[in-house]
Amino acid sequence: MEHVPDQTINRLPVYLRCLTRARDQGLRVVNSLQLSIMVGTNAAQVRKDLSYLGELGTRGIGYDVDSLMAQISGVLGLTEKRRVAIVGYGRLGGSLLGYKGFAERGFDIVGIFDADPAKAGRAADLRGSVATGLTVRSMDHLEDDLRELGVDIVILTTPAEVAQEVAERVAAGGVRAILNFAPLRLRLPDDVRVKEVDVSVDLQVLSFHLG
Amino acid sequence: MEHVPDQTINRLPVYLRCLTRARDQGLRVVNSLQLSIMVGTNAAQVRKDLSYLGELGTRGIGYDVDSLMAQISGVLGLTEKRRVAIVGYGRLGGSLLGYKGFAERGFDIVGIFDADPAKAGRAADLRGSVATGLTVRSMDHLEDDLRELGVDIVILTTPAEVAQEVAERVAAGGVRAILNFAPLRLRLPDDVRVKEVDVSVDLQVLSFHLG
DNA sequence: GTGTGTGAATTACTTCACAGCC
DNA sequence: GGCTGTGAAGTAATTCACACAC
Repeated sequence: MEHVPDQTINRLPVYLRCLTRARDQGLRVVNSLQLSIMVGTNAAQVRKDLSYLGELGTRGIGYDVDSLMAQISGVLGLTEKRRVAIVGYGRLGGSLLGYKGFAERGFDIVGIFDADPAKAGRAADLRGSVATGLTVRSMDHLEDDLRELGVDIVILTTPAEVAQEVAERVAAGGVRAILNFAPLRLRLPDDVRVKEVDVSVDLQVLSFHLG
Repeated sequence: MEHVPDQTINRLPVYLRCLTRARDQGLRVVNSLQLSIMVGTNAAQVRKDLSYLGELGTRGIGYDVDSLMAQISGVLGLTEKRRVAIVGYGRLGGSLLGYKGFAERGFDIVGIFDADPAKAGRAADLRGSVATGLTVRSMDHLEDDLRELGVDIVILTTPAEVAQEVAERVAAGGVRAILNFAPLRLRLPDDVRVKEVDVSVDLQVLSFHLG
């Protein structure tokens, strides 16, 4: 596994999702064409992508679903659980906390932070849903708390105005990966990986294609 | 404006966002280097991107902020308001409804749909916030309602199990662009543009880079 | 025969570097 | 002098096409 292209990395989680569905449907083996239809590309792309991870298939047969899933999970670092904190507990933070897909994919929400003193100290419950067992923390000791909790990834959902400042504190807390929902580009040291999520950007791209 | 690369299109909304901030700071003119720092690329990239839209700058000077914003808005089709409907009014749908960034960028939420009879007919209010003036519609007449409302883009936030079926009805309602939050790939006719948003995919990509 | 793995060919995107205009 | 616009050069990603393993 010399060097895997970025675009291939972006597709690996999608392969994983499709493989999960294939397995749930009772499939034990898939070939590149079947997979390509599920993910919406072509067979050559699938074979090339997977070949970066090693010789995972069997010629004349295809790919064993279980072992392929294990391989991809390994490459993505999902074999051990990742520790995630949500920083900014507004509507969006709350809706992310309630998303079941995280736990299923090995992401454990281990901390929730909000600067609002009215929220801090209260239990972070999903209304009408199971209690999470988590308490919303104030941001007074954000750096120390993140370090103590051993957080790998922060989901940042603060207002844009404070996002840069908070992100710097997150980085100071030893966190090296941030999923940023605040609509601005964070300026952080190169060793901190940032991925931007902005629904309005996606809408604008769709708008372009409408002509 | 012959053919604009996809990647350039993806960056246009980001330029727009940075230009808005620049203008709010009182800047009337920016050059490619300044812009590149704001968006996090390099000056050559900025010039190349913008050159696809026409000769928008002035040599020796830079780009006029206002007219550049107008140009990009035009290309993205944001000069007239886009009509958006949210289909699936759960936690996520509700949190998207409350996002101020939509209206600011010319996206009007004109309809909200949910299959749950307990929600249908009730006002779609943001708890403790301004009323939206919208009523949650049942999905009984989804196709007709979408057509009647003149919806350009649907934000799909239904559970994965029904997403494909609902998406087909959305397409049948004449909608040609879907922002899909359900974690599966929709199979739709080629004339319907789909953009996937999946936070767990983004987390998995970050997880890879953690090593 | 069937379907993978992969060099080679193609296509797409980015960066360079400089002519041209203000 | 300063900065854009753009061909040309350089990289990266995708697709082709076929040898090879089962």
